[in-house]
Amino acid sequence: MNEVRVRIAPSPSGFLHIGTARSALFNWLYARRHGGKFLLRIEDTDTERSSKEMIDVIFESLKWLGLDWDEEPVYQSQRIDLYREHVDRLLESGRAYPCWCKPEVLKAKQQEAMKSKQNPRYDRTCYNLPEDEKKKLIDSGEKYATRLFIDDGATTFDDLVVGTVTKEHKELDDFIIARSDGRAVYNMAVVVDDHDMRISHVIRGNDHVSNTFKQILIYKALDIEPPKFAHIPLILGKDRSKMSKRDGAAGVTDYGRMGYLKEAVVNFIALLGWSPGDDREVMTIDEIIESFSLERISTANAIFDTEKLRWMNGEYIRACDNHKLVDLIRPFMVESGLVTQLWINSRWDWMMRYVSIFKERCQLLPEFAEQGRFFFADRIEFDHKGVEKHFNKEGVPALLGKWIDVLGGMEDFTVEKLEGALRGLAETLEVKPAALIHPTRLALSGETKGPPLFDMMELLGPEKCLERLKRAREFIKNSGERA
RNA sequence: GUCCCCAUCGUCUAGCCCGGUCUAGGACACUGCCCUUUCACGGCGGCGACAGGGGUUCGAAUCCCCUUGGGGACGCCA
Repeated sequence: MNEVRVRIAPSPSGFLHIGTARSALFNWLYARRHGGKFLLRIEDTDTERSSKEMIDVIFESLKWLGLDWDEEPVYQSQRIDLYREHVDRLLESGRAYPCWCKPEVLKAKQQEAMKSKQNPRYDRTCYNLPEDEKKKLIDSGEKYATRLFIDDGATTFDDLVVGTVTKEHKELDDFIIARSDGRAVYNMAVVVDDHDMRISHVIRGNDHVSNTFKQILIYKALDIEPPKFAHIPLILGKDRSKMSKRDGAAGVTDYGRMGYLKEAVVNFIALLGWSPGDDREVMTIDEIIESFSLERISTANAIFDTEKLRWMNGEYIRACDNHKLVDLIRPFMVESGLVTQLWINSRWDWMMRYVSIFKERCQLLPEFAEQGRFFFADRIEFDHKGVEKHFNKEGVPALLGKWIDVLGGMEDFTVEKLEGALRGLAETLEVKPAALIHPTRLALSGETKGPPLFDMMELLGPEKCLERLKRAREFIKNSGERA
């Protein structure tokens, strides 16, 4: 079997679309699975719309996902001449011919055809021109587009995912392979590149099958062997049409910014249209590589379900080790304004404990900042319902007073000691531990929910705990007097 | 409009190629109970699908046809 060489060929539009990312992933997986090469080709022939920055975004996105490529990227903008040579070859062999038709005229004919419910096809006006007239036009230097001559018949290919697909040539056109300025058109360039790069398998979105027929026709005209094709189902947005910016995030880096882990994103998109064949879902990249195969790619399009991505992200957060997690949440902590980069660096151990008490209730990285806000706030607001439930009850201030006394005399402010102290106090006062726990939680965090109380207290430290408890006691007394 | 492709729970999917083991399995979401100081995590349950109609067959989610529904492509864009 020949070497597996696959590629991803994004056009630099300023971001790497999630659909392109998945195509890249499937190509990469295929290459890694079969010990082949994963290549990168930048389709930047549209020079006005592409720039260095946009290309860098593609590199960054691919790197972020962990999809490393094996050879120097190929830039289409640098291969214009190569394409032209092939167009000329086609022209010389008579497989393609010049067309001097004006775009306006073409458009008019198209409209007319549509009106009479005909499939709009080029009528070969220029192909049928008398030889001497063609010669005159060429000699005059009049600009012309180049069309591929399509004869009768049909084109069929065996897609590795979809199966056998056929297109009658009468549905096709003598389509243009080079513009009147001489530059080759997309389908032409792709064929030349894929052949030149010795691509063995073209794995791409299902929206390309119509291009595939055209490309195969070009391969034939050029007398070269086409690669194998595998068209993967599309990723649809909530509205069931091709995913776009309106569906939240279009670029993969957006997901990073929103607080998704790359492992989760990769795992999730791998499962869109592919499955290992058993019940595994949360899988390491090595496991995915090992079980990956084109045969197991489904034929039906898939809707991008953000809910499930969030769940999976939570799974990855929980499985993530604390040190790495601190590193990951750092930008979000800083962005929230809670702490500085420096602060985190100097209190790394504390941060490790911090993430450990929040990791099982966060699905997205920014939630570490949101949920733990009270740790850093100078003054906390008490949740209204919580005040009703836990503060405005007989004897709460007195209870808190006793608790404050106990805490004030504590030497080791540890989870075990704290728990022992609280339960001990509850017993002597003949109340349920919960009667102390709930008001304390509210006093310390302003919330009725959150991490285990004693973990919170230990992390918060004695000064803050005491201070907040006292403030809560005052708060209750004051609101009681007002009432 | 023309052509191509697709069709299992709301969503992602297993099963389909090689019909019986499918009273259709898993996951997300929703939901009940348990664990528990709250929330969450976790555990155990529940809800929930073979688009419809014809064939073929002793037997069809699985094979064939039609209908319906969905998506995509129809540029001198990529």
